[in-house]
Amino acid sequence: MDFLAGLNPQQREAVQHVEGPLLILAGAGSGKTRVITRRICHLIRGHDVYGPSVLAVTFTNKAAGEMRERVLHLLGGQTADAGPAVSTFHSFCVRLLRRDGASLHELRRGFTTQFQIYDADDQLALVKSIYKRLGLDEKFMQYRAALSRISHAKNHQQTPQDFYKAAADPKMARLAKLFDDYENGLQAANALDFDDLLLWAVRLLRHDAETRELWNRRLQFLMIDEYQDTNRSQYELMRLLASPPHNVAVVGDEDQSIYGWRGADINNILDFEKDFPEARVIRLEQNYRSTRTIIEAAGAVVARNKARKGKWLFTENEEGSPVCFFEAPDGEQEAMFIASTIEKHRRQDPAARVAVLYRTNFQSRQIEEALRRYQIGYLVVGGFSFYQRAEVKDALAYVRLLLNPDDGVSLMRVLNVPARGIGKTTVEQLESRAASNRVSLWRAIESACDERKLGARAEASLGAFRRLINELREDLPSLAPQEVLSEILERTGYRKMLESDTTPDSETRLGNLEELVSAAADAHDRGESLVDFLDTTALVADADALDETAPVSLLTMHNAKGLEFPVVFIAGMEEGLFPHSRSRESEEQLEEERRLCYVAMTRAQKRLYLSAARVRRRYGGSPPEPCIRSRFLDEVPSGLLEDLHEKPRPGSLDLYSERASVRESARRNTYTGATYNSVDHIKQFFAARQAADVPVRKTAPAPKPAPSPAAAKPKSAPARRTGLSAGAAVYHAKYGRGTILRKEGDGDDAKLVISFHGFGLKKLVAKFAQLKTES
DNA sequence: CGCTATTCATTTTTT
DNA sequence: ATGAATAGCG
Repeated sequence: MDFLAGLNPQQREAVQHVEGPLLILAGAGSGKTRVITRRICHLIRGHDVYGPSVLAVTFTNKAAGEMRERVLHLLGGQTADAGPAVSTFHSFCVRLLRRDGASLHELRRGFTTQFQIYDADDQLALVKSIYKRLGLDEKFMQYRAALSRISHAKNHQQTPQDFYKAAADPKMARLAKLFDDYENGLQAANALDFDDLLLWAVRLLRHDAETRELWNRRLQFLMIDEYQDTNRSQYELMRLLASPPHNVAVVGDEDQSIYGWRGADINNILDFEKDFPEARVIRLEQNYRSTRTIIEAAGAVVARNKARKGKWLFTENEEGSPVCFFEAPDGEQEAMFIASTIEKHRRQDPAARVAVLYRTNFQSRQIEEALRRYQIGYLVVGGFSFYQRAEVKDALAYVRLLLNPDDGVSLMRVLNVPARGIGKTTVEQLESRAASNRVSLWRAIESACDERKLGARAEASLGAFRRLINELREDLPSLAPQEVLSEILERTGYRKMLESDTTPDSETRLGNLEELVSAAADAHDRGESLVDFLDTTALVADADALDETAPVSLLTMHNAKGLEFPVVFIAGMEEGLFPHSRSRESEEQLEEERRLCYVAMTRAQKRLYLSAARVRRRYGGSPPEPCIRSRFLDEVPSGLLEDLHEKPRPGSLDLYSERASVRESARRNTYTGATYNSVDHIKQFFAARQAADVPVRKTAPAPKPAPSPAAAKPKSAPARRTGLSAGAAVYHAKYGRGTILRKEGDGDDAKLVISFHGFGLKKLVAKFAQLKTES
């Protein structure tokens, strides 16, 4: 196999580079993924490099999985064992810490390699509990703001002590205390947050020479993708891993740096040549993705930025259609424009994938609504992931509690779920007991019970809870991950709680738990331990849920990084929304917004639509406010932009006037395709996960256990076609007679919106509702 | 204690 | 419009 076939001279040069530092400045769509995969193959085949001594770092798990597969495919037939290591920074660090992190207990009290990972939810819960203890509320500072201050500090190697010293006013002093308590809270629970994963990996490699040397021997070649979005910790990790002769290749594009707000330092890429004066620099400036019009339009926008190396992307692709701009009267009609135009494209070319990009997640609602009216199936990437659902997090919190009873956040989460009579007063007593004895909440429960310091009722419920957890803990070693979960769901009464719940979505939640159990079983089959499984659940990214085959995807511009679509819409081109109002204060932030605009525009291969609304309401019922069109629109050369509103060209489709008639019929229509949160969708999500990152394990894969009943996959019963469609009269055991108004979803998991006489509207899952049709 | 009804404030982007 | 925090009732 010739790994150089079909490459241009610059790409070829990059692929053939072997020793020493390499900086690849790769413009959008210039084939960098291709270059990375080919270079890995070239090293392995052409230079007899041992596969696992190559580490490639990507931005998402999904990208990692795809890259690994492509390499293995290109190498053809070679076993997966000899393939390169490909992962995200975060999963690499988790692996490193779990394998070799034991010595960190010398630096961090209570650290063991069984540490837990606190995700955003857990961090929030921790901060809330600290607020409560310190008698603070959100008027002091919003939880999220406090967390982002803490994260920023950690990314810049600042400690609570630095904060105390620098505190000029009482507010800063309190923030320092908050930060201090937050760090102590993590330490007490032996938990690491996302920032810590990187930070402590760096500390480990600094502190433990043996481990560092081990990894330096093991890793001969390092490649880092999206280098423009690395932060300080990631940079230091690179320095520690890339020992002389510095076989490190970084790939990036300063024009696509969009994560400055979370600590990414654009100087990492700008200064690479200073860090490694011997570095070879290769520019990939030919774009193979987009039409010339799109490239020129996007290039003109980003050219307004001052902080850049100045690279000019060119393409030999066809000129293509103009970039279209549509200004709708309001947000709803903007969404309807998008939906109707998508429909038009899908009629012309059903295979063309479409993406709708927006700045903020909340914008998806209106667009979803419009797509449903047009009966266009779609996929929302991001917003909420499967693993963030309350019931899934509850179940996982039990698991974590079993692994580590001192994990206060997990304990608080499940202490009274399902309700077992442990109320506010009891919890407060326990909290103050824990605080004054300087022990974890779990120890406080133990001592309070043993010393009989509680009322009879509280003592009974706490005692029962304590016994339950201890029993489950004893069983833990003998159970496979999926069995642990089923035991928890049974013995804590969690499943029962949902089964006796009559609200419509309790069925969905039960279904989600089934999926969770079967995901654990799949993980077990792949040889993963319970801890591996927890890691996976903590490290899945929104973007990992992306499905290439989805005809229409809705996602933020940030999540669109690295992706491409034939047809792209960018919604909400308004000042305050994009560029976002919070970014208007400084020139740097504005430039980052502009880069985001560049990223978004260059996702498009053939057609690019920009849209805005003349008025938009901030919240649900607030009055519509007038909008000013985004400055970025005016930065697109007018010759490349076609304004659909003002001059519907004779001969070209008049999108605006047709919209009104389609809209009328769309109003009556209901959505019947897949919804983003349907069971089908979650299955797809897991199917996609299979291909992604599989953590390295120390032990051999456990033998596949006899399938336990609880681990059996939910069987898909044949869809019932019993005339359950809009307009049908039905009978429900509890609510009596009703009429079906709408049907959402299809087959097994269809949801019905039914108007019951005397009960109003109810949303029920068809397969569980036990409806009888009335003739 | 647990549930429901109400008020209230809330929208950047995320590994 | 939606969700989270709180008050007030059973």
